[in-house]
Amino acid sequence: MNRLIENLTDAQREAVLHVDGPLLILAGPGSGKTRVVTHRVAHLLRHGVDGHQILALTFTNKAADEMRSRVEQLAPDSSAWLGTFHRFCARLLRKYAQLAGLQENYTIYDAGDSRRTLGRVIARLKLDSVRFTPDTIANAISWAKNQLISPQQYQPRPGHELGLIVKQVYPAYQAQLATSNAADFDDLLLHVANLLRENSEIRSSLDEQYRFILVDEYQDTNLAQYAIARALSIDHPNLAVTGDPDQSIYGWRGANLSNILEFEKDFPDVRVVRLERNYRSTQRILRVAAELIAHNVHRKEKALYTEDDIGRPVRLVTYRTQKDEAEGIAAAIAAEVHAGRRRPRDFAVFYRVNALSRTIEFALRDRGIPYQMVHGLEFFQRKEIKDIIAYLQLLNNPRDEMALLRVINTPARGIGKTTVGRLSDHAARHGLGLLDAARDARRIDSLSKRAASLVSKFVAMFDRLAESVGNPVEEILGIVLTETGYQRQWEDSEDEDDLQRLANIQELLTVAREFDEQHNGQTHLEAFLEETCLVNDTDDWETEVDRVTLMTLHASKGLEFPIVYLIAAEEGLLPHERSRQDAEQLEEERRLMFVGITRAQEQLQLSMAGYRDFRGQRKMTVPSHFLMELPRDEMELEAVDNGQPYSSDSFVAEPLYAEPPYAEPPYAEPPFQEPVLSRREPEPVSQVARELKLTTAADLAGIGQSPAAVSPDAFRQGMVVLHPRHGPGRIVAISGSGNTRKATVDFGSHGGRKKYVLSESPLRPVNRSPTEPRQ
DNA sequence: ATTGAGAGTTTTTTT
DNA sequence: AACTCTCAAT
Repeated sequence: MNRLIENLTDAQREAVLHVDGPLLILAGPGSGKTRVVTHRVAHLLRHGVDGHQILALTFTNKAADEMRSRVEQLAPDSSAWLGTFHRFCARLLRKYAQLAGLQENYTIYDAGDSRRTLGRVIARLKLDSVRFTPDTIANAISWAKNQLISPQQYQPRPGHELGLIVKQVYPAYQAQLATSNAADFDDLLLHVANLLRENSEIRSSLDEQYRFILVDEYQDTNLAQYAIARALSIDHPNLAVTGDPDQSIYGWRGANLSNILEFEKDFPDVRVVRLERNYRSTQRILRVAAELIAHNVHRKEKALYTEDDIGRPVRLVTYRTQKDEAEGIAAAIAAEVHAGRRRPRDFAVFYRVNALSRTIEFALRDRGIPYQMVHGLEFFQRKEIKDIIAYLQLLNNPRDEMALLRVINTPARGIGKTTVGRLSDHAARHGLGLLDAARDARRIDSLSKRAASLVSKFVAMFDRLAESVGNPVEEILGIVLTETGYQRQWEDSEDEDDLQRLANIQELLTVAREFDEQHNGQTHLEAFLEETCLVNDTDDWETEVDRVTLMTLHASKGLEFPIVYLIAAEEGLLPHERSRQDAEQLEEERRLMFVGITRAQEQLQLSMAGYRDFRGQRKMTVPSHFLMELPRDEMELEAVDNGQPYSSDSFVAEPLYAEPPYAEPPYAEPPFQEPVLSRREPEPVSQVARELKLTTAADLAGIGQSPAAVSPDAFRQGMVVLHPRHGPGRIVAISGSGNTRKATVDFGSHGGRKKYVLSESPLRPVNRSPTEPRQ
């Protein structure tokens, strides 16, 4: 018990010990907020509160995971529900789907799915929406949903052209989602908010169940999230929220700052705790941050102080070009690392937009500095992954038209636009789902005989796939890959990109396998799909890995690093040009910079370049006006250019950091590992991908001696294997792990299909050295 | 129906 | 620069 409150400040202790009634924790950056929150949960648990009564809502999975592991340390095996708003709503919606006009197996559309669907709807409405891009319309709809405005309620502002379009598109889009039995991200919140409003019984029973609710990053909640948290805290108003108005950076996503600014109005008897002492940064860093944020008008003033050292001056460096900037930073990092003063993981580089990561990446790679990027283009957005996932989505929810349209001709099977159009017409005329229309193919007059037969073949294949739905996800994936011919289309390719795709597919199989393991082979295709679409980029960023971190300012929230580089502090980028007109948005940009600055523990360097390449063109830059708002007496200015040709040697000769910062055992040998980007650019040609090229009979001629015993884990989906009696075959599907890993092998027209427990089978992978010539 | 060339567009941030 | 979409050729 004492452990829970020892080493806490008075303010922290007050928050931790608070039990009943509303609580507002205003927590500045680095003020030990997570610590307070997790200790508070542990405190509740130890005071007899049942874990099932605790609901902690965060915005990111990473924050939830972090919280979960820290609570676990303090109070093992609690059954408190920790997770993101979206995940919580998704779960709830499974249960009460009907009330939202959905079925339990509804599909969650990610931003891309939603965009495609919207595009289709717009096309069907035949609007001349030339004036507005689908994205603009999508944003407007999203905004409406976040304001809890239904399609029926939506009223355009008079004379607002976009509004008029949205007034037409929004209902049609929503109807399409209903037809597809699908919900987009916003719907997850919207449906639940409506559900709670319209069903007082459900509301009160959930309120009863979740006695203690905790909302993290409350400054980022939008109206829908606010309504949900509120609705669950009426009978039991034990709502604790944490947040910092100065770190609100999601206004563009509908976050409503007044939710936190007016929390005290909502709950008059709220206990307010302010955590203002910073345990993270040096005095100078904190002063720079404080002066910057003081320029915001729309804010609650908050004192920030630290008892930490004064620290080094914050550096502000002007480079000549973005390349110089990247080289300069990479060289400084390399110097520190090679001198053994720092480890790669001590550094982070932040930027406003993902596109800025490139030059930094190259510069680090040149020097062999390992880095990890919290990716821009995520794994689950890749085409081949989305294609395969679409098959799973369709299997799970046959009404999902987006998925059907995506897969019906992927890989190409001769079912083109015209055919699909005719199917759509038929479906619309007879009030059928698209898949049911496809089942009718032979009876649709407008279809050619050839088209009808191709469609029927597709439907038959789909039904065959559907038989596997009860299996482990890895196995379903295997069957999909085999039966659809998706894997085969690239197998014989020599093309780098194709091999890359195959490698990505292997990665997906690995993800599925890990999922199966976590769920003990109990299949929940639905859960798998939910998992894959609700994870975000920041989630698989790993703290333990010894690499330099590259990420956007947004992604940096909640993290801390000893040394931070914030690049491209230029007008148009920070603040971003799209925020320049609007005073509110400009303040948000300032907060974004504030967040970035306050991530730094010991050293901070802000930088800009005189020239920057933008959309292929080199342009002169203008320094961010935020830079003029910083206290110069805490800073050290440097122009690396000075009209002279830039030389990286001169930069290194004057080291950024004079004295060794800490006395950790120095880095013995700089790790010269291949820099691993997270999933953006996976390893070029993996062994796996090479093996996959082995598909023709000719390849099998080269079958050689196999190792005596082969680990079950050495087998992969699509691999060619050798059986002493049945000869060569291909692995159609594979699942399980270790000694229970099973594979279904296809021995071709003669042998048929057989299923093996790999650890007990005489199966061997076919070995062939990749350099051996093909015949 | 599929493919490829060329035009046109894009990028803020994320569940 | 890189991506998507359109249109024309096969």
